[in-house]
Order: sequence, then structure tokens, then C-alpha cells
Amino acid sequence: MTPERTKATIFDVARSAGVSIKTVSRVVNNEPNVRQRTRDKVLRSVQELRYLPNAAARELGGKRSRVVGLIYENAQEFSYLNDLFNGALRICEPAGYTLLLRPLTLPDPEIVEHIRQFALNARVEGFVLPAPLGDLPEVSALLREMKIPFAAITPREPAPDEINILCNDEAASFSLTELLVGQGHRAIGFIKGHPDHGASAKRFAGYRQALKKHGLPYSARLVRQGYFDFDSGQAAAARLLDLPRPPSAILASNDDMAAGVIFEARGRGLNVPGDLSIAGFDDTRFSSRIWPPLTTVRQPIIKMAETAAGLLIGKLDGSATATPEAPFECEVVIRESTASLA
Amino acid sequence: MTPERTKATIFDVARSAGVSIKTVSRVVNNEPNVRQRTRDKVLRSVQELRYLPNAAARELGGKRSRVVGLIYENAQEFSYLNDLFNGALRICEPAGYTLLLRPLTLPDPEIVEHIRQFALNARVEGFVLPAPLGDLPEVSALLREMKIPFAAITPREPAPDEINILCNDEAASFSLTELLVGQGHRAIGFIKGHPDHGASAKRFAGYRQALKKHGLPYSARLVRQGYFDFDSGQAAAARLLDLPRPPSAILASNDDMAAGVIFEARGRGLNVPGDLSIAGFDDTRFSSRIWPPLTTVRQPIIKMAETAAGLLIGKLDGSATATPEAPFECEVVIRESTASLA
DNA sequence: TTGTAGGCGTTATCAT
DNA sequence: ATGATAACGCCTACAA
Repeated sequence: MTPERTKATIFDVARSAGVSIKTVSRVVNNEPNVRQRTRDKVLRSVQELRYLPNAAARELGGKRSRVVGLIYENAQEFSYLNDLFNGALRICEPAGYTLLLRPLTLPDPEIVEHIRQFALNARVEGFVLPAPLGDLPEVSALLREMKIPFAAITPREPAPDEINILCNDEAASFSLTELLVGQGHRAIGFIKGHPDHGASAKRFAGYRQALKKHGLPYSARLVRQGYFDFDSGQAAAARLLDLPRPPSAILASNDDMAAGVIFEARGRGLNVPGDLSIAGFDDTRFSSRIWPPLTTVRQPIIKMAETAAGLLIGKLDGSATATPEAPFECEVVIRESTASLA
Repeated sequence: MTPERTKATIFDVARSAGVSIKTVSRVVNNEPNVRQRTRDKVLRSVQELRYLPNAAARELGGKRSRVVGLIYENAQEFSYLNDLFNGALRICEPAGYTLLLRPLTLPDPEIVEHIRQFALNARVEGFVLPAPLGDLPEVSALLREMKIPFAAITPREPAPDEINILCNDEAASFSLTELLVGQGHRAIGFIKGHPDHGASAKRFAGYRQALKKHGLPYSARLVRQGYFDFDSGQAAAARLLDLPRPPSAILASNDDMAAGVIFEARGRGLNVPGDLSIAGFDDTRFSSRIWPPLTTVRQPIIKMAETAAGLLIGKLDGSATATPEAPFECEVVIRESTASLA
């Protein structure tokens, strides 16, 4: 147990175990064609010597960097990103992969070049692409061209053989709308998300379906375009509230926009939820901490990120890999920003 | 301009430039003893062939990984972290360094072992240590023992030869307190930050100094311990507001806690700032978006992170390096959560 | 100022 | 099932 002066190499292990370095390599890399007894012997030496394969040598010899890249949009809400990082990291680390982050500021006219450079410089073997990056056709096209596998986390139509992780945005939006309908709201405003995000269309679709199911008329007047940011939410709310017959509830496609709606409502002296019910999407860090706490939808982002990274690594390692059959389940979180119509 | 089938190596460049690989190496690494003409010639070939040194080979041969690690506390407010990442990344990338992130959940009894493993596995050459990690003695001790340089971003007393980045927390807290005094507040509550953060003591000191300067009595009654999170801020506010003679203003040591104070105040039907003025620290993403928008202090985190990474890399590269003489300047941001006493 | 030889610690190839 | 040996692409010494 004396601390080794110099780090053990594969040769040290080979000598200690009485085998060749190739056998050690086989064991360390879980390759076949090693007798169980030999394998055990080698493993014992590995432990004793605290052998850790030299990543640089590994890459140089084997052409594999074991680097996974995670590209994300900079301006996003962070609790989402934090969950994403943690989920991906939790899988990459024990699997012997390095996770490299690459923030991007969108829109970026040179996005393709930026990603290409990153992939090359960092020798990225595979990408995790959270929304909205997985939604950008030029990005997936580039990665396909570079033959770099990726796992997109977004509700898109994956090409065959591509990894895609998604959750049931549409069903959640449906439930949220139904909740409001059940509370007696008949004029329900909707603020759409950024058109480049696949989730935006899904959430809108859920809203429309719920209206339809309950026999409420769809009115384009009550729908405004937003861009997932606070300001666009506030602006959209202002226009909805300026209507001759304003909605009694507003459903925003994410919490940032919902926060903007609350802000606008308060600025007009409206009581939330007394005068206006408000709901959002994402359950960000602040959703429960603004006043009133926000009714929203929580996605299992950590699990989704873990799954994305896991499937991606499986593909890189040559194991089996497939997009999961069922979408992940979202959860409606009911708080005080929504209430029954008086 | 035909896309190379296979990546160019140092040999290709050498051949193309009509020199030896060692000369190419010298040029690429900015080493001396190369004639300008030769240098230009090589540089031209490098561009033509789009030569990019193979990082793995470089590390294997040269014993340098060019990896910088950034350890951070997981539970933190993210806009802070996001700025931190972006600042550090902006410096590391063009300098040819890879930035690796390592979230940690505090308190962590095995923190030393976790960091050691990370440093070893990822072959980290130097660390950026934002608060509160730079404040933990066991962490700096470990890094000193491992002879891994680090740049701490926190108001601590750096050992000689160590890099330390800080801003004038104390002066900012002083200003904020003075602002409240100037608005006529005489009973000003203070919620301390987490005791493990160096900034907590500084901010508290600034508060006390301002009271002193303006001849206001210091009262321990009006000071509560918080832990930088929303809940502790809310709890502290509850106790302050339960006092027989509650404060007319509360200064929280960060915005998360200030948000908790606002939440508590609203829950009690208090008008902010009419009945209670509230100020925080950090200017997080939500500070301007809660109601009312929060008076707070903004730190130049991006610049601080850039400086930290830059000095660290300078040290790793063997250039000169010194902790900057003057602390970075914070900026008081006055919004609607504070107002003159009626 | 420039070049040559050797080594870094793996993985891959091909025997045995 | 196991092993010898040659890459891999660069850097460090040491020559010239």
C-alpha cells in the first residue's frame, strides 16, 4: 500500500500478473478470449497497482478519444441545463468518457462551422443535443456528414438509426389545459414557444386538442407567438390582456414566459389567480418561488439526459442501441397561480 | 483546397515546408530559435494543410494534458455558474486548453477524495475554484499537496504565489446599506450568508461599517444567519418580521435569500417596498423579474472568471503570473424593492 | 538555427 | 487463449 512513486503502466501490470501486455489490454477493455482465471489474475494486479490506463496513449494508439460533447444554448434557463449536465456526467464518468460542454449563442449564422471546429478540436466522438439544437436541421445534417453519432433530446422525428429522447409534451399540455377548463375557464389564452423548438408545436397541439375535446371554440385571437423568454411572455400577455374580452387564464409554453405574464398582470394591478390564472411549463428553480407559485409541468430531465448519454455511449462502444419506445412522462405540478373561475 | 482524406501530421507539414519535424514543432509551440523566414514558411504549410496538432500525441510525448478543471457547487444559482463557464471557456479555448467541469454537492465528507480522483482521471493540470470551493481549507491543502496550481475566485487570504480573484464585496455591501440609510431606514435587518463562503463575512462587515459611519446602533436582534438559499432567507425574514419592532428594511446576503424575504413579506400581506424595503446580492437572472424587481449588487463574474483562467493558464504555460492588485468592482443596481421610508 | 534518435503507453496486427 | 511487435504523432534530449 505504499504510494507509488510513478504511475503504473500496462507493463507493470503485465509483469505483476505474469502475462503479456496484450492480455492486460484485453482484460481492461473487456475483450473476449481471456480465460476467467487469467482475467481474475490481471484484475487483481490492476487493483494492487492502482493501474489507470493512460488516456492519451489510449487515444493515440486506439483512435478513440472517448469524448462526448454537449452543445447547449447559452441563454436558456439554467436549472434545465444543470440537470442536463448532471445527468450526462453521471453516465459519462463511470463509463470512462469525458464530457465536454460547448455553449452556443443562438441564432448563430456560423453554427455549423462552430460545431465543426469544436468537434475537430476536441475530438468529439458523439454529441448530446438538447433542444433546440437537436431541432436545427443544419446541425443534424453536419453531424451526419461528419459521421458523428448524436442523441437528440427533443420531440423530433428521428432518422432511422438515430437516438432520440423525448417526453410527452403534448399530453402534458393537454392535461394542463384540461385543468384550466375544469376550473371553469372558457377563454384560455395561449403563448406559443420559440418556433425552432420542436416542443413548441407539441405543446400547442395539446392545447388545441383539449379545447376540442371539451367543445371549446379555438380562437386565434387568444394565441400569441412567444420565444421562450420572459420579455416575449410579458409582451404577449400585454396583448392578450388588451383584448376587448381578455382571457381569464393564460397558458404559457414555458415558465420564463409565464413569469413574464405574472409580471405584466401584477403591473396592471390584476390579482393572480383571482383575476387571471396562469400556468407554464418546465418547473424551473423559480417557479415555486415567485408569487404566486406557478402551476407548471415538470420533465424528468436528469433521466432523459442519462438515457441520452447512455444510449450514445452504447453506440460508441458498439453495444446495442435504440431509441426508447415510449416517451418519458411529464408531471403536472399544481400550485397557486391557477384557480377556479369565481 | 481539397478536403484531406486523412488528417495532416507534423511530418506532412515538415515535408511541405522542407524542414524537419522538430522545426515544425518549434513553430507550433512558439519556441525560440527559428528564423523568421523559416517560421513563416512553416506557418504557411500549417494553414495549407489545416494542420492541427494531435492532442493525444502531444500529451503522451510532452507530459502536458492542457486540461483545466472547474469545480463548482451544484446547488448554486445558475446564472452565476453560466457566467463562470463562459468566462473560463472564452479563455481556455483559444489558448488550446480544455475546460472540464466537476459539479460537487456540498457538504461532501469525501470531497478531498472526489477531487483527487477527478484530478487524476482527467489529468487536470490546474483548477479554477469559485466560491465556496476556494474557501474550503481541505481543498486548497489537497491541491497544494498534489502540486496542482489553482485560481480561487473568492475573498480569501491567498498563500504567497497563489492566484486569487476577488471583488469588493465589502464596499458594495457598505454602499447598499448606505442607500437604505439614506432612504431613512434606521432599523435595517441583515441576513448573513453561508458561513463557509468568504463573501459572507465581507458583506456583513460592510453592513456594520455603514451603520457605524452613520451613527446607527448595531443590534444583533436584527441579524440572522442564512445559508444563501431561498428557504433560509424566508425563515430568517419570518423571524425578523416577528420581532416586536421589526425592521423597515432587510438586506439579504444574496438574491436567493432576498427572494425568500419577498415571498415571506407577500405572504404576510406586506407591501414591498411600501412596508418593507428589500435588497440582495448577485443580480441573478430573476432579480429583475420578480415583483418587485430587486435592488441588488452585480459582480463582473465573466471578467473574474476570464482573469482566473487567464492567470492560471499563464502559470501553467510558465509565463509570469500574479494575483491582480485591485479587487474587481461590484455595481449597485437600484430597482423597485427599496424605497424611502414614508 | 536546425535536425536525428529515442521514448511516451496504449491498441492493432498477426502469429502461435 | 495468449503473445511479440509495429504503429500512433508528438516532445525531449542531444547533435550538428
